[in-house]
Amino acid sequence: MTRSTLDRRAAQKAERRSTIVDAARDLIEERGGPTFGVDELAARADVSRRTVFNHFPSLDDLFLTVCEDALAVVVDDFLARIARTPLGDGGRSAMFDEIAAAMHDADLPAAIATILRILGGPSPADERKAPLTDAAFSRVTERLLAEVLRRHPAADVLEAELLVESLMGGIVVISRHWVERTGGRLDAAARATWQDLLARLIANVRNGYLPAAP
Amino acid sequence: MTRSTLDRRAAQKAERRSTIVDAARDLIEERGGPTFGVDELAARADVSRRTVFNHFPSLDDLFLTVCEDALAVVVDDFLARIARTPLGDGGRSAMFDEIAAAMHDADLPAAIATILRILGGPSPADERKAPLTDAAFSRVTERLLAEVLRRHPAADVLEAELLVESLMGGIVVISRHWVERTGGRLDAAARATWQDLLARLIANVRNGYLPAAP
DNA sequence: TGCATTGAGTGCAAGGTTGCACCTAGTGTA
DNA sequence: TACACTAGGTGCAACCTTGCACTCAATGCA
Repeated sequence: MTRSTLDRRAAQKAERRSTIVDAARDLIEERGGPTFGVDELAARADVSRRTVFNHFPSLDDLFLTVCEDALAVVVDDFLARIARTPLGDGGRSAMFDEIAAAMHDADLPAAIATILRILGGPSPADERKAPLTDAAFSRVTERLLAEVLRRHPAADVLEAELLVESLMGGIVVISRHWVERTGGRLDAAARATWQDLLARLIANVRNGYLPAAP
Repeated sequence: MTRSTLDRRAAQKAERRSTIVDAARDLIEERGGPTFGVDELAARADVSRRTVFNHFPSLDDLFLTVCEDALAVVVDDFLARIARTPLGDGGRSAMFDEIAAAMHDADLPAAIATILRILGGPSPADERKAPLTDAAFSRVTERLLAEVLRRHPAADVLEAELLVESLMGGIVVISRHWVERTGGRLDAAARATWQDLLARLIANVRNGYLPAAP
């Protein structure tokens, strides 16, 4: 009754893949950034150098995966916060309120700092890795949208997409500003800066998305 | 500086092999004997049924390997006892004495009981497995001979072989008798029976191998 | 006796991993 | 500028594992 039908190959391949990802994460933690080569990574993962490229078309893809894995815990927390709030009526205001509240509560600065650590600091020498940040946030956006639609099956899909895109796109924008200003620090001042930026974002989106308060 | 040159393939293959052996040992422990099929073993080892036969030409070979692994600890103890005794002059008497002493001290009944458990009890239904017992003892003989020759580089090789063969062959003989009489028990009475048989063996070999005492 | 069933063992093709040779772009240096 | 060197990435053949279909011998049963 083991997973005989479910192809043991798939499980083993996934295990190899996560072995590589784990090794990369560990090395990043130790070095404070992705400052290592394929050979070193392969040796750490006890895997052939060739196998690394069999699983990931490039190192950037691997780093992106590490990013997403590291972000996953924060995203899970973020979505859990939304899930814990009572269900609204599926209207614009209900969806907006629950997302905004979760954004206030979730430790997004920590998540962003994680990305920065992975991608090499607030002022990375090579800008090639900027798209990775976008890609990481893009996955978060997808998950958030899915959660919102799950919670509000009757909601207008287009409106939900616009809302989530606006908010998450804004998060990317204010993340960059926040990194510029604070360097990704996690002290009280930096967190205050984040709250300021977040407040401006939410106010902006509310103004454009929700009807003006009477 | 990892084992890059030493072919990672060999290491991985060895690991797979020991995974299978471990699974077999565990199953034997649980069932009290090798009362399981290839499919169950493969599932337990999380390995393809085909892979089992890629590593072992038959289940008997696998059982033999489990035997040897289980025996290894006792054999190590046995050889360690010999190694701890002071080096003699390399003559017949010196070699005989140190082996005989180790045989007295080592817990051979436990080793034999282990084999019995693995091979299915003192009165196995199928006699096909009898050769496995001989094979297991044969490996022990090889190791003992190597150890003796290592300790006595100047010894006559033929005489050392004859001595070890005689003693170990005798061990096989009295093991069978011991199992017949005691069923492989490990209580005081059974151990006394073992000591009786062993004394007769050693006396026999001494009479034939060493010159009569003056 | 005839027949179905079970379990050991094999042949084979498909797919994953590995080592090696190789290509290429970027970088340091004379 | 020319050259060497490093490091990411690819092509390829060899090897290992796996699932599947198959054979064969033993056992159980009508």
